[in-house]
Amino acid sequence: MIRIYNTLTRKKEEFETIEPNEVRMYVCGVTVYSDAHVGHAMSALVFDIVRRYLMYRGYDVKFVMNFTDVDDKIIARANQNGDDPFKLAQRYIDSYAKNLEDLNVLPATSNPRATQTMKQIIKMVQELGENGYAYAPGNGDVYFRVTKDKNYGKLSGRKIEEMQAGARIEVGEQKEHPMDFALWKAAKPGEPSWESPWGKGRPGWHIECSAMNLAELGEQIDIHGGGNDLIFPHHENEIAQTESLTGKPFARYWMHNGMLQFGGEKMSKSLGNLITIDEFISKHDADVMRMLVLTGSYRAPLAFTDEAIESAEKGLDRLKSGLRPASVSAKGLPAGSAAELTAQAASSQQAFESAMDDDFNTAGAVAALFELVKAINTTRDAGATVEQIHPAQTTLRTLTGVLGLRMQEKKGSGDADKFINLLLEVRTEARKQKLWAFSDLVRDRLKELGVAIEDSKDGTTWRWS
RNA sequence: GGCGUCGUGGCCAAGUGGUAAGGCAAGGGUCUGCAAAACCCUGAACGCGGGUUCAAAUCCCGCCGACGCCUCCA
Repeated sequence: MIRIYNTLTRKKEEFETIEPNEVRMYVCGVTVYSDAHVGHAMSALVFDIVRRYLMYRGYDVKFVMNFTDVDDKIIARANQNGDDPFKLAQRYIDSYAKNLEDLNVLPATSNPRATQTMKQIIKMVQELGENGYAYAPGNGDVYFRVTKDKNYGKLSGRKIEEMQAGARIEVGEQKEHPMDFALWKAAKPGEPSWESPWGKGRPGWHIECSAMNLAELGEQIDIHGGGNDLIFPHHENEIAQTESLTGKPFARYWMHNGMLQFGGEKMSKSLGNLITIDEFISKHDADVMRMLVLTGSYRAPLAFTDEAIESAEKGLDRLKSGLRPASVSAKGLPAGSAAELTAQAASSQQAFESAMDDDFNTAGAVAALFELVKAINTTRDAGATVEQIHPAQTTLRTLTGVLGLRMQEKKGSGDADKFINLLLEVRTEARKQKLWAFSDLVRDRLKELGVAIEDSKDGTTWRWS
C-alpha cells in the first residue's frame, strides 16, 4: 500500500485512485520566458520519479504537464527584445522539452498550453459568472469572488480575514475584495489578446490550470503536483475555481516538492541566484542531478552545493560499480553462495519497495540499492561468475530504472577504443618487463585524457571517467 | 505577525515508542610493483528545557534556530 503526504490534510494518507489501476496526475509546468534552472529540474525529477514508481506498481498513469505560454513576463521579455511573444514562448518550450529529455524525464501524456485552451478557459470563466463566483466590473477584467467560496484557504491553511494585511489592489483594478483574483484580464494596447464576452483580453494565471485539468483529465484527478511555492496562491485558487464550478473535490492528493537552496536561499528567477539546466548538463551527467534529488527528501529543501553534487556523483559511481561484470576467468562459487546473492537481491527489492511506498522515500530506497551493490561486489570479489551475479544485477538495473537513472558508463568516441587497447597491450608488455616508470606514465597520461585504468590479477581494464 | 516544513556523527540523510539504515568525507587493513577499483574494520550523532511512559530521536508542552509561503516564482 502506497502512502502519500497530502498537503491538503497535512498527513500521510493511503493512496486510493478514483478509477482502479489508473492514475490521473497533473503537474504544474513552467512559464516559458527564460531558460529553466536546476530548481525546475528538481520539480520535474520529483514527479517523474513518482510517476515511474506508480507505473512500476502497475498503474496506468495519465501524466499532464502544462506550459504557461501567455503571461505578463513573457510579454515583458518579448517587448524588451523586440520579439514576438508567441515565438519567444515557443523557443523556451522547445528548450525546456530538450532539458527534460536530457534529464531522462518521461514525456508527459500531454502538454497542454494556455493559448491552446482558450475556448475552455472562457467557457469556465463564463460559467463561474453564472454561478455567482465570478464578476465582471465592466473594465474588461473578471475576478473570482473569494468571499463566496466558504472553503477558500483550505489548502494553504489561511483565512480570508487574516490575509488582508498583505493583499493589495493594483491601480486600475476594480475588486470587491482585496483577495479576489483575476480570472480574465483586459488587454492593454499591443498585448496578445483573445476575443471574449468581456472584450479583448487574456486569462489570469490560475484559470488556465483549472481549465486544462478539466479538458485533459476531467472534473476529478488523483494527484496534483508542483513546487511548494505554488501552494498559495496558485493551487489555492485552482481549487477555488474548479470546485466552485463542479461542486466536487478536485484533486485527491496534493503533492509539493521542497525548494532547491542555493547559498542558503531558494533558487529563483527573482533572486537571480540560478544555474540553468543547460549549464549543469554541460558539466555533469544528468544522472547526477537525479541522484542529488534521490538522496534527499522530495518535500524538504535541497541544498545545491558543490559538496552535495560531488557526493551525488560519487554515490552514482558506486551504484554503477554493482553493474560491472565478473571476470570471465572467475572460477565460480558453490551454488549455495550464489543463491545467497539472489536472495539478497529479493530482500533489497522489498526494502526498496517499502521505502518507496512510504511517500516515495527515495533516500531509503537508494540505501537499499547500496546494500545490494555491496552484496554484488562482495560476491564478485569472492570469485563468482558472470552468470552467478547476473540475476542480482538485473534487479539492480530494474530498480535504478524505476528511479529513472540511466546508469550509463561514460563513453568516448568508439574510434579511440582500439588505440587505447593497443596502448594497454604495449603497457602490459612493459609491466612484464617491470618498466614501472613507463607503465605509470601511460596510466597518468591516459588519466588526463579521461581514461581510467585498473590493473588486477585478471588483467587490465579501463573505462572513461 | 499569520500559515507551514524542519533541526540526527565532519557533510547529506533514513528511521517516528523498544539496544540509531545508507552514502560522501576521514583513519587503519586486504589485494597490487605502485596506483585505482572492490572488499574488511573504526568512529562516545538524535537543537535546548520540561512532561507522559517500564521504555522517547520517535508522543505532549515550552523555548531557541533554519527555511518556505503570505507579491511573480518549480
